[in-house]
Amino acid sequence: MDKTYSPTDIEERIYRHWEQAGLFAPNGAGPCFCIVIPPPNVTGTLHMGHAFQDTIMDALTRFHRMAGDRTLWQPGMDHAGIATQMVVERQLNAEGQSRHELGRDRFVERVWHWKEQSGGTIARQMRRLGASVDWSRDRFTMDPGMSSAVQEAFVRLHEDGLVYRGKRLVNWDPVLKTALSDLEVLSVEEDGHLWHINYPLADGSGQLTVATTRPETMLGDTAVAVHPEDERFRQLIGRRISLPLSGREIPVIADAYVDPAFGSGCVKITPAHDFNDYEIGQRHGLPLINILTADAAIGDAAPERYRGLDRFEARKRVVADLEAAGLLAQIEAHRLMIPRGDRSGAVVEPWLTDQWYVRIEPLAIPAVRAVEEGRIRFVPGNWDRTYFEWMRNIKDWCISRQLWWGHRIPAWYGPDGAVYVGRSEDEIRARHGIAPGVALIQDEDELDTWFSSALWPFSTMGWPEDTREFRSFYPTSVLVTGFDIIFFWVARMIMMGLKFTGDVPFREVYVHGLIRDNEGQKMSKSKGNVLDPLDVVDGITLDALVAKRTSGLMQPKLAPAIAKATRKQYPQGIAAYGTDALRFTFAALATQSRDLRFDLGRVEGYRNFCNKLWNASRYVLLATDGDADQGSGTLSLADRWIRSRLDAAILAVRDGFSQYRFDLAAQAVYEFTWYEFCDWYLEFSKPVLQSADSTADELRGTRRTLIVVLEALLRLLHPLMPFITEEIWLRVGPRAGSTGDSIMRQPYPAAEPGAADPRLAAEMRWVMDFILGIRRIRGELDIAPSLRLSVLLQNASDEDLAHLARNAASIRRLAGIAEARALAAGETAPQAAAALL
RNA sequence: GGGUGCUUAGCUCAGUUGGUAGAGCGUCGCCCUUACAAGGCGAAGGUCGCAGGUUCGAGACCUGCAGCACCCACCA
Repeated sequence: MDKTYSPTDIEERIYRHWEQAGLFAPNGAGPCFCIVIPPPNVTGTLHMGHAFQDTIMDALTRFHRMAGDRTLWQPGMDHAGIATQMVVERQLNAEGQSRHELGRDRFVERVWHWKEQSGGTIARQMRRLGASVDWSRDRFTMDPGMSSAVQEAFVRLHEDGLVYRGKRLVNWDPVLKTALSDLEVLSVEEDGHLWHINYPLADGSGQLTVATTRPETMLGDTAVAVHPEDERFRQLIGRRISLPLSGREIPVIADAYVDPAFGSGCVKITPAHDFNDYEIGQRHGLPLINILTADAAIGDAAPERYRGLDRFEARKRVVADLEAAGLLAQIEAHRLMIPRGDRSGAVVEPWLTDQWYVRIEPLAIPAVRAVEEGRIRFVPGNWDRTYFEWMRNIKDWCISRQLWWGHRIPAWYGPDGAVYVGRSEDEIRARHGIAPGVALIQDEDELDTWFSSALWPFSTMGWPEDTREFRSFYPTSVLVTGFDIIFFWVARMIMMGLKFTGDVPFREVYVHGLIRDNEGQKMSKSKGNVLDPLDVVDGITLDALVAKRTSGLMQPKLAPAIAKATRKQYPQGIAAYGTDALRFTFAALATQSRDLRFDLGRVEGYRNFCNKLWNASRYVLLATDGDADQGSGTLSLADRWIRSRLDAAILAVRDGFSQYRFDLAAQAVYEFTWYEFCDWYLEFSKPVLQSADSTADELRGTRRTLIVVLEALLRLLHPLMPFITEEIWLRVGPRAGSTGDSIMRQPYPAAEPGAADPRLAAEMRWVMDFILGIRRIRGELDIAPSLRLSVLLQNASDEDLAHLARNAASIRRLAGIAEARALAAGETAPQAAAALL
């Protein structure tokens, strides 16, 4: 073995070996264990969060595979409708083209092309991270099989009355020009104004003042509402208003929704442009006047003067016109919640359109029950409250998107406007007896990406076909995911899984925290604090890192500040720490906390740990060179002690894995390796191996222990640090009597059943404390290590003397002393430094 | 407005049925002792956010308060 651990030399070679040997496929006859990967968006590259999540899934997968389970980690990627379409559209725009110029078919072709390229990058990253997924089962959400599963699900939901088409207010993104679900709209508090506007009564007998944050929508007002009990306005209920700027007459209505204490106590009602107003409009039978176009400009239903103006331009003109007319009573500064599209950042408009919806309540009820009854368990357990909270207030899910990239909605329209839902045009013609001459036109819209994601645990297994994979691996064992997509994904998988398979999609949901930078900030391109996991693995120069962080920014003016901060934080660039160090860092980071701060210092620390393991292994190999497997020999105190400590470590690590406490597992194995195996046991082995007085049996006992403990330790560590453990194991395994060409298929260590011997532990403790006492004296008095000390025991018990006698050689060596003896009775102690034992 | 977390060593965090406070990184000494200077040996450093309560005993359990963070929500 080389003197220094060098990860780049070994990792890629080992992964190739594993993959070529087919070691990632399910194997053996044990119980099935399965994880489906949360499919990353094809369009991107893996970020730290993915690498973290992949590390956890891979550790679980390797742990279960070694424990004898028939194990599948199902890989795949997501087409990510909006996100991917935006990326490709941006590429087109950079070339001076638009998708509309290109046309739908050629645009989709282009996206496929990009998908091939981008998907390859992700697969390479996963390999570099050591992910032991079964590549032969790789899936993409738009593969033919997956698409037909999506279609099947839609058709069946429709047949059961759980999918419907409806015209109602929907969240409309006027930049992307598509509908969005509630979840894709983020409300952000922003500065705005509250405009108080005088609305004159139609008969000229007075006026009412309304307060609004959106004056331009008054062009679509169809009523003014007051609270029914509000004495100030009671006599106005039922009177008519002459709506300024439009000249239409609208009624004053009474509705308990109105809060008399807010604003002016009078609310303008615009049913076509506000969700609350829509409800009020429904209650009072008010007309809907849609004054906006798809890109949120003023449309034909508004007075001519405003048509064609963007909504914010229109707002200015409306306010100016009101002011000119003397109708603007007051302008107040006002903080309000602005809804924005999570992808485009555009202010979302409530807009009246036809969309497809999933009737969600009938699906949510059994999904809530599955968690209540413990058929699905969240880890940590508290996340079920978040789940319940959302599921019990859930609203119908808008699933149609006005996009080009995705699963086309399997609905066709006849010339009479009739809607037919089916698996294909042929099926629909056959079922409904529609003649070939009658034109059927397929719905132009695509499905929400999350609709196909919701089917992922069973669509990847071949559903709706009854496949062997489905029968073996569904329900899957555990879902590993971040809390940010519990609503988007986890809840919907549970609902769809129960609906279509009659069973839960997974038995446990391990909800991990989110990786942030070392200051607790979310990693994002615009903050310039993004780290590519492979740059930590393979290293990167400072200049290359700066270039990476400052290129392709949405706001190029941020580049200098990002460059400066990067140069300050990583003056030397980033060293090549290797995958194992990165993975161990992720494991150690995986506490139950929501925010996990990533710090390169920790990676360095765990790279050092790899180096420690590497060098300890070199020592063991050297010390056991030529030692054949001929029985265990005679075990020393230290030999028996380290074997019992190994058992304790095995228990702790297994416990950590079974409770998804990867941090505790990592800590236990780290402490055992460094503090017990290396700091103590290897040192105890030296006097035995290097003494001329040791018997052959004693030598063998210690050599066997060295190799047996190291071999087990490698297996114990393997799920977290797959590469270095394989590299070393290939040398150590045979010497420990193992056959087999990979550590991956070796059994996971199990603790010996016998209970730890307390007398053994006590004697070892005594010996260690003795040594520590001498070392402390030496440290405090600055005594050179080369100076051999003499030690006198005062008030020593018979037991002390027995301990000393049995372990004199070890103590002499590790404490650096010449001799130790008890003071005779009546002998006075000379002037000396003292330590209490 | 509703919900969920967090507050322990300079920094980042563990602390699983309540039993004399731990780790990593950082800091300070000494040491190139043939596995390892990416190291060894030793040391310093905490009234566990605040105030009550339960208990023989509380970082942990209960109540209140303060600060921080996140999620959900229709006050125009």
